[in-house]
Amino acid sequence: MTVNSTISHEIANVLRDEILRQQYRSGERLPSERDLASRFDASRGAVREALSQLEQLGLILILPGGARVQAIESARIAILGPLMDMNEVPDSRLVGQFFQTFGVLTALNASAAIENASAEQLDHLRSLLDKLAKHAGDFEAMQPHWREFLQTLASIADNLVVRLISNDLKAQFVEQIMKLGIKPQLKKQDINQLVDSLKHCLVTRNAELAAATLQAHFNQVQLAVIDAIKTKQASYQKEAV
Amino acid sequence: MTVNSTISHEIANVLRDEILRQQYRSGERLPSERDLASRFDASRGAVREALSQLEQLGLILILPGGARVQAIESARIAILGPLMDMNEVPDSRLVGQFFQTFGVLTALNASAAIENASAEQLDHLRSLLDKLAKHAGDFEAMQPHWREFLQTLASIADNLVVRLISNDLKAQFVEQIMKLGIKPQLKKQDINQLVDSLKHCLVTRNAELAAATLQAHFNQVQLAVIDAIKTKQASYQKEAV
DNA sequence: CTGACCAATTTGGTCTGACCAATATTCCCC
DNA sequence: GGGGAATATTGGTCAGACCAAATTGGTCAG
Repeated sequence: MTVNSTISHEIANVLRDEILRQQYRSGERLPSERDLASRFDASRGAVREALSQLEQLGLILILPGGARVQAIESARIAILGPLMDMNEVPDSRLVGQFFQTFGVLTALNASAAIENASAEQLDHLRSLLDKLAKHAGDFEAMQPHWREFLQTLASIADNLVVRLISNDLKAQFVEQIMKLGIKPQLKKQDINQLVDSLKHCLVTRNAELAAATLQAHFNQVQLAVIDAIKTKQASYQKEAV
Repeated sequence: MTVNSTISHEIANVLRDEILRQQYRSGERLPSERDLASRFDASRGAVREALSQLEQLGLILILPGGARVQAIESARIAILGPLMDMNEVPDSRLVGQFFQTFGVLTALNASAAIENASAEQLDHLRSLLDKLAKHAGDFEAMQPHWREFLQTLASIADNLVVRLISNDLKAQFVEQIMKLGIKPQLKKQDINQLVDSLKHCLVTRNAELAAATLQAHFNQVQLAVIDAIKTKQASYQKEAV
């Protein structure tokens, strides 16, 4: 993400977190711009820019008379990152939902890709899978190839809606999870099986099976990540004692 | 959506559309804030607020030295609405992608809902389906019940990620499609079949089948809507002659 | 001619103080 | 107690100013 080194971004971040922590009731009025300006020891202009950003996030509604706080559920995806980043260990439930969602979107992409792909593109996908299989044992080494595969899939599927959603989701989650050094343990044999199955789907142009396979894989990843998070959480709690 | 009656919103809208129309190359520098201010005959503050919004949309990157235009593919979902609204008739391909995506997300919701639901909740869902069935013939009359059903499904599934995405998507598409008065033609018997199948899934708690059923339904809707759009497009072209 | 370096200019970031119109609030009168 | 007018508050906008960082352009050495 951008460095957000400006005052207005900082103000926006603080207010965003306060709203996400439910420090304001939904519908409640935010302090006036002038009050906020004096609180943050900033100019009204800076505060207004910050509020403008929060409005884009769907967190507040600015109207003459005062800015009103909105329910989190009506916000934009972009709040997921900060929401997850609020505790030192991310909420495993949220992470699980992320992987599930990412899974169905990827499955949709794969399905469309297989249906649309040219013979060369299928070949290319297959070669990417081969590369992937070489690193089946090492999660980190596999990562870039996995990403390339998914990206190629996406570019063939050419679904702008899914692409934008995925961008957002990735921006919100992947970065955070990586930052925390969470490394899901995936069995080598599972990866190999996944690759084999996908290759088979490519050959037979079986879009449906590919979708199901990927979705199942993401379910595995989900469980592995949640597991890794719980471990991390336990270690934090031990530290706290 | 909000009324966007402010100057800064107007500026943001104009610039957004210009960027979406590819009037700037990706990476190109936007005119300076001072230039934009004089162009729109507004103050620099208003322009800065507008740019701040565009930055939140992922359309530009503001940094000392100048604001740079980003590729559309790296923007946020919130641009889909304006993107679709740019031509008098929406791009049927985009609309198709929307329904596909919305379909898999709804399917995911349904699957989770059926797995988590209490007996009362299942009953409630069933009663909603009954109400739905009563209006199977009339698309418009069915709409509110359909929405209530989906909403209940979502609240039971309680998946924040899907919820936020759906919010965004709905905000982008549903409004536009309704505004255009596009009414997909759905066969009464298809609706009845859908309802029956879903009820069966509720009884047997068959999450997988429910997901598949819903996804299939959305595919039908997708085709119907695209059909309606093409009809509208044809009428527009006739008008133009 | 090329490339490195330095100065002038441009640009974003921020502040101050001001005015308007619309909304909230308060107070007074019925 | 209720209704309506006067007042205070709030967001929207503007103008003008200063700073630091980035861009630009020119100069000069190689």
